[in-house]
Amino acid sequence: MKTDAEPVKHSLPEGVPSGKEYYERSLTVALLRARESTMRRFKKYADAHNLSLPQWRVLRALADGDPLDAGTLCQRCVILPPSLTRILRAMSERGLIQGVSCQDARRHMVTLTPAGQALFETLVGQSEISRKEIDAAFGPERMQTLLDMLNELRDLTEALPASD
Amino acid sequence: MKTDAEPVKHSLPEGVPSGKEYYERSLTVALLRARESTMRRFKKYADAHNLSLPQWRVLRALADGDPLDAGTLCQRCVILPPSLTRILRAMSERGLIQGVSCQDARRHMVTLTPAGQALFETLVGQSEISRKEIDAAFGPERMQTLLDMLNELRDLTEALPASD
DNA sequence: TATTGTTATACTCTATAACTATA
DNA sequence: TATAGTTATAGAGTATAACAATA
Repeated sequence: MKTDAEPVKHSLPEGVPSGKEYYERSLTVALLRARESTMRRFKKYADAHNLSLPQWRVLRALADGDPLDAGTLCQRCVILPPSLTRILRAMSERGLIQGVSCQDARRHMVTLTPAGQALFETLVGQSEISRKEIDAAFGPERMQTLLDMLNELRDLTEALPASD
Repeated sequence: MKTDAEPVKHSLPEGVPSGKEYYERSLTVALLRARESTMRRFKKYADAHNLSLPQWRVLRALADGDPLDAGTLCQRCVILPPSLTRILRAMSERGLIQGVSCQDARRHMVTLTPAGQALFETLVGQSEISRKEIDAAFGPERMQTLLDMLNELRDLTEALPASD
């Protein structure tokens, strides 16, 4: 059962631009939509290797060989602890990562195995064309500026006093 | 049972910056992390009104009173059709949106009810302090530039030829 | 026959709290 | 007592295919 009604024009709060303009002025929405449109071009590479996007982030975060603990991975990869536990187990069972002994036995440190490193390099290689395509279309210098702004916005927002 | 190993330094592919530098050069990761850190500051307002983030996006997309069809909402709000069906049903049951009759009976057009419009205005008002806080910290002019770049990146990436 | 949206289904992630082990 | 992570559990989103209704 559908309730129908004629469209009614509402008014936005003072100073808020209307329609598409208002919606596109939302920072969080703009970030989400930009990520969706760019990520769409890369997802197929991860799919082809049966890697979820969170798993790919973990692979990349570990790519230079420095072991990281679970807490750091949670933060850098934007994954909640319970999800990371599952993801690390799955990646470990696939032989992509391995545990690393650590002074503090509470910490779960992991690093890539050679197989994990090889998969990372394969994925980076395969996705390079798509990356360059976007880079060229947007302009390499502006892309650089955009990346710097995004990272600065993140650092700066995390440094703001807690708002609760 | 945990398999431990000593850390092994791997080498990144040619021309790829190492460690945190490499990871922070990933556009999609930077977009995700920037969204996470900014969204965290707004989520509590949506939570307080029992609105999920996708529901809030739908509310905002409809905020100027122009009725939209399901397909447009899916695209603008980055929600897949099966999820949107559920979301629209829930919002309709809460009295936040209502159906609008349409020439093409295949299209599911919706608009905000007065209650939905009122909730939108309440949320915008409550979150304004957090928005201004981030805006001031980052710099209003740079924020404007960032928003323009994000929207342009999205339009431009969507206009690129299909890559499959 | 193509398009729009819903339903069905399985999987993954989100989110919170409770629990374990270590410091 | 505080910290790091895991487990438990419920809920929501993701994703694909199959279906229904309309154009």
